[in-house]
Amino acid sequence: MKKRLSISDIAKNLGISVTTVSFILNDKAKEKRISDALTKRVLDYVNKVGYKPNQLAKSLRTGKSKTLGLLVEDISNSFFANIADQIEKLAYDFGYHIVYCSMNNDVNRAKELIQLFYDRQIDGFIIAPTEGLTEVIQKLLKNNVPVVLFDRHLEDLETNFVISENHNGALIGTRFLLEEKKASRVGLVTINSNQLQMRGRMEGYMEAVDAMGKDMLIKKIVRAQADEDTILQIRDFIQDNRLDGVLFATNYLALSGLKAIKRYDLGIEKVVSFDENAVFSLVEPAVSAISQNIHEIARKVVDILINEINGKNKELVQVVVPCEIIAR
Amino acid sequence: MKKRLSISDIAKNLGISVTTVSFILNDKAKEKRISDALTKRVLDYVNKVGYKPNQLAKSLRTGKSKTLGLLVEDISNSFFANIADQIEKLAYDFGYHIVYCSMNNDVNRAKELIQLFYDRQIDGFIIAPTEGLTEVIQKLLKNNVPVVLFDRHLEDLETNFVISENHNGALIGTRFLLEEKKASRVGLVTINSNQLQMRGRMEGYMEAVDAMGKDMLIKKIVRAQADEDTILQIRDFIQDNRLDGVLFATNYLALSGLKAIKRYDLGIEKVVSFDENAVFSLVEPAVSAISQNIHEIARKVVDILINEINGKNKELVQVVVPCEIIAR
DNA sequence: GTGAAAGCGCTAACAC
DNA sequence: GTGTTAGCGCTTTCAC
Repeated sequence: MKKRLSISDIAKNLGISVTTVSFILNDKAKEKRISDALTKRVLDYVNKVGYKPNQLAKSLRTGKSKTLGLLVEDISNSFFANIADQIEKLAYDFGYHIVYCSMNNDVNRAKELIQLFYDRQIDGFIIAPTEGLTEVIQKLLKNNVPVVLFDRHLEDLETNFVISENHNGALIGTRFLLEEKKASRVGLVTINSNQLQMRGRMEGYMEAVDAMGKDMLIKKIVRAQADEDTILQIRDFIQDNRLDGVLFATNYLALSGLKAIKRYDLGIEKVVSFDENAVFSLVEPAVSAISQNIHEIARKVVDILINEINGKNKELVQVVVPCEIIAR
Repeated sequence: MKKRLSISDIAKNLGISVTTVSFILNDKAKEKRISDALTKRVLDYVNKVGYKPNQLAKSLRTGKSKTLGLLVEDISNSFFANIADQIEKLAYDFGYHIVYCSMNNDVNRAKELIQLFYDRQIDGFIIAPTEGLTEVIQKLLKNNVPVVLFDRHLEDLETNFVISENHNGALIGTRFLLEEKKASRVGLVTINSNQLQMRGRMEGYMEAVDAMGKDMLIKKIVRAQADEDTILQIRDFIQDNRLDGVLFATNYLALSGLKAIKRYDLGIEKVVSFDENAVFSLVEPAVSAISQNIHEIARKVVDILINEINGKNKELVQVVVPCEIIAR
């Protein structure tokens, strides 16, 4: 690779000192009362030769990288993809860049990634945490690294977080099935995870079912298993319990469920899922969605993190954002 | 943030020099004939206090970051999400990390990102290039930065690339509609982009249609417009031309098309799309897919890039990977 | 076998 | 107003 120009090359070529160049490049020309003429000369030259400061050296020196790390479980999940997109745009307005990482359900990878980012002097973390990350995140917090969790939080961790009103969302969704759709046997398909957002959704479901004096019918799917197994389990769940309505706790569960419904002709028509997905209006039966307010979540996440970095958060900020039902 | 331990802290605490610590940490203990006892003592201590080298300083010094940049248009597109996942896993086996960025159709952002990555001493780039990136990529090449393009390539750029057999894929897909499905009026919905992979797909379609002596019916959709507009245009295209079969050049076009078909009850049953998507088996009509060999593409991309970094590519490597049809 | 010291490119306190 | 220089944490040459 052709040797890149450094600030001292610039200084030498211009016959001035690196300090002056540095000040000018960092918009401190006025403050340091460097002459307009010189400022212009430097800027023009820098522009002409296309000099770009080495960010690595800059970060090493300043301890700031103007970069935030975003860790999600699966970036191809439409919920995470959308939120990542929003977060990136918002952070950009504050002069921050985002590097993402998809953890793909692998705790060890996730830990390594957090460590990697930390080693690279990332200024702050945005994490949709999985179980098993408690320890690493705890370590970050102990080192005063700015962190904000979203989508869920971890029970024994005192952190900033932004989550959706899961309980209430599930409550509304279930009621929608029972009252609007007049379903009488409504099941919940969720995952066998203790993640708080899943607990909230389950409790919301339970409350709604309970209030109507109906049976609670719950299936917990093993998270890591093959899609085919999931499909079969959902089929059995629906058939064995003669469900006429079903609430899926996540959009990927709904997708597996739809495959089951279609493939085995289960004839179920009343379906609600957490998280909107482009497919839900396309399929038969159409799926109503409990949609999380992605824009609001992203906005809060970025605000909180930037404030944290700037030391403006006096105490923990924990935000719960309402959901909305999209009836189909 | 609590001050992190540096290598000199370690050396000081152990009463030895930084050199020795550095050698041991970089697996040069044997080579430099450092005693086993000392090696063990250092390793144990480092482990105990949880010291991690500052990667920034390391990269600054060595000029290598063991990190690759992956730039795609839209990481929420299932094709890119899947390929990103594979690439990440493969690169990891070579000791490389991946940082992604989604360019979201914004050339300026993309340029900035490339520059940012470059400034951060990224060891190589994997890019699914959009038009307008020619210049920046040219600049990378001029600076001998290892680059490999995938999914498409840019005409006047002499680079490594890995692409699918677009022409042949479209040919097979179109033939499938004409011969297997006995469609007689088959249209192509593509985007108004000059990207080479789109040209290849169009030509494949044309060849197949031509061979059967059928009419060529092509609609180019403006890439940036609202989904609703796309839906309306596809509806009109299908209706105005009384199509009984349609080939979509990308999976997101197919998704819009499916919305049109469903919403306006177009009654079209013979549909093929480039790129597999989880939805295609769920919807009515089921969509057959011209599936790209994602695993092979990822493997080639990583191999080529690593070889390039290690100076093992004597000349440009340009690979074309066959597609496969998933009939439904 | 181990250590001293230069230097990667940058910022900023201090000097003049 | 501008320059000198220390130092961020690391690797590696050279010296002993």
